[in-house]
Amino acid sequence: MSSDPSAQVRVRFAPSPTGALHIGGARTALYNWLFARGRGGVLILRIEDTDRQRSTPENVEQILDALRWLELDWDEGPVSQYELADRHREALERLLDSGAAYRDPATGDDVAAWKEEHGNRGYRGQASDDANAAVRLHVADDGDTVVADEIRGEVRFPNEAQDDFVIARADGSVLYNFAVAVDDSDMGITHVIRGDDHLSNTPKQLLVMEALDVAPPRYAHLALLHGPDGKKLSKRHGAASVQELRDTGYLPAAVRNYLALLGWGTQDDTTILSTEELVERFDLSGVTRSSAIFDEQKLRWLNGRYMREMDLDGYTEAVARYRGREPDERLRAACAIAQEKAQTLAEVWPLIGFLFDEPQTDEKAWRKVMKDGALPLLTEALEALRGTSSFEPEELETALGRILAEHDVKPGKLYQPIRVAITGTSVSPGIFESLAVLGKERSVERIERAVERLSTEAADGNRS
RNA sequence: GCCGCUAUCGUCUAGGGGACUAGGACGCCGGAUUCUCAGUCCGGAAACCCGGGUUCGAAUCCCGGUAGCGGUGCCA
Repeated sequence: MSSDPSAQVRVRFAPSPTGALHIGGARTALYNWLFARGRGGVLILRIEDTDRQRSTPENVEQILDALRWLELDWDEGPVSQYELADRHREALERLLDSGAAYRDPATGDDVAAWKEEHGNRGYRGQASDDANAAVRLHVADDGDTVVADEIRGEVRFPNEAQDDFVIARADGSVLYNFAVAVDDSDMGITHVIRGDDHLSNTPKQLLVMEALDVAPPRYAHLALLHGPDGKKLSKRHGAASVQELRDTGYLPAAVRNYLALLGWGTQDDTTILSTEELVERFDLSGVTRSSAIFDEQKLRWLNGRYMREMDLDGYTEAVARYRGREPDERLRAACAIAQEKAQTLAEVWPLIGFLFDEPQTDEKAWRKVMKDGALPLLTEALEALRGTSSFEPEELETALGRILAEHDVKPGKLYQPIRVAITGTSVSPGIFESLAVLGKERSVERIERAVERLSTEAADGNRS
């Protein structure tokens, strides 16, 4: 029986390949993965591709790609549901033979007309020997089909309201609810963890399994995820797909942590949970019943925490991979001074790009900073910098601090002009660290250029 | 229409008859640290959908309403 506690846990993630994997699907995959990994179970990846139009190899690859990036591995599969067609046909024949299912030539309009007549009850058709008719499953007129849901408790669906639903087309190809029931049974699935949109499908699958005389798995239906506007999540909600999350510069571990918390929580309400802790603590009993809204701001914050906690090598490698370059010593040094400041991988480069390429001067920043007194201070700084021996942050602080003391000016009056001179912008890592990593030669060179431009501008200003 | 699910700060949530003056986190506001930005630290504003009922007592249990969502295809 499915309730045998000694039986090995077998779960499946069964996406239909309709495009990019959305975070809702990613969260379902994660929960299945956590559940399996926390119980020594098996995770099966099954591609629900019985709709041939929508199922392209590219779409399938996109899903596998997303799962790999999230570092969610599976133990069996990917299994193509389409390729299981023989099994489906076999099961269908059995039901036809036993009389549990029947051919019915009724069209959608016929069914609607029937319902009109019978006051919105579940449709009941007439068996026909028309070989070109679709196949429907007989549904009882009385009683309930109850889904014992791990998250929602017992949910009852009156059979009376359930149609004799179509399980196969005239050509013998089976429909979703039939294929799922057969596959879940064949694969020995013990727990079906999936989106809420399938809750109403579950009685149908249960009815199929009952007709097939196989034991059903346990079910756990997750409330759907929504966008910030409360509507069902879609493309226009920003980073709604896994690939977009990656492109935005989030870390897989942070995404896992965040996704885990969207619809699941611990009693002590812990926010930061490593993947190991997640595996250890995740349980269906902690899953929320209500739908959650995907809020990217919290993901950003969480991602920032993960970024700051990484060791320098890992950080450097992540930045390198994101930028498509090699993690060399210079990048490592650059990362060391920027790590505290970025929330996403995308935010790192704007902070350290000046160390690799000639900076583009932000004119707004220049105007704001290069005014009264900047020129003499910069000139003196240049002098001081030329006279340094080690060019280490400590030495630079001492040398430049002396200028501050002599002129009794606020640090910003000197440091901001230097910052704009060497980075082109008014935002960068610490000024001493920035100078040190840039190196004496290039620092001096860039400040020289700034002094030059400033002198010219001053001369022009006097003339007018 | 019919069937079903859901309802605590803006968001994620804790709490499941008295411990609730409803806790935490993100975000927001204010302050501190100050070379910018970020970070960090401190403080603040901010919620039990509505109406009945049960009870000495309800965010918590029950009923009704409302709202949102899902299903209702020879889609998955």
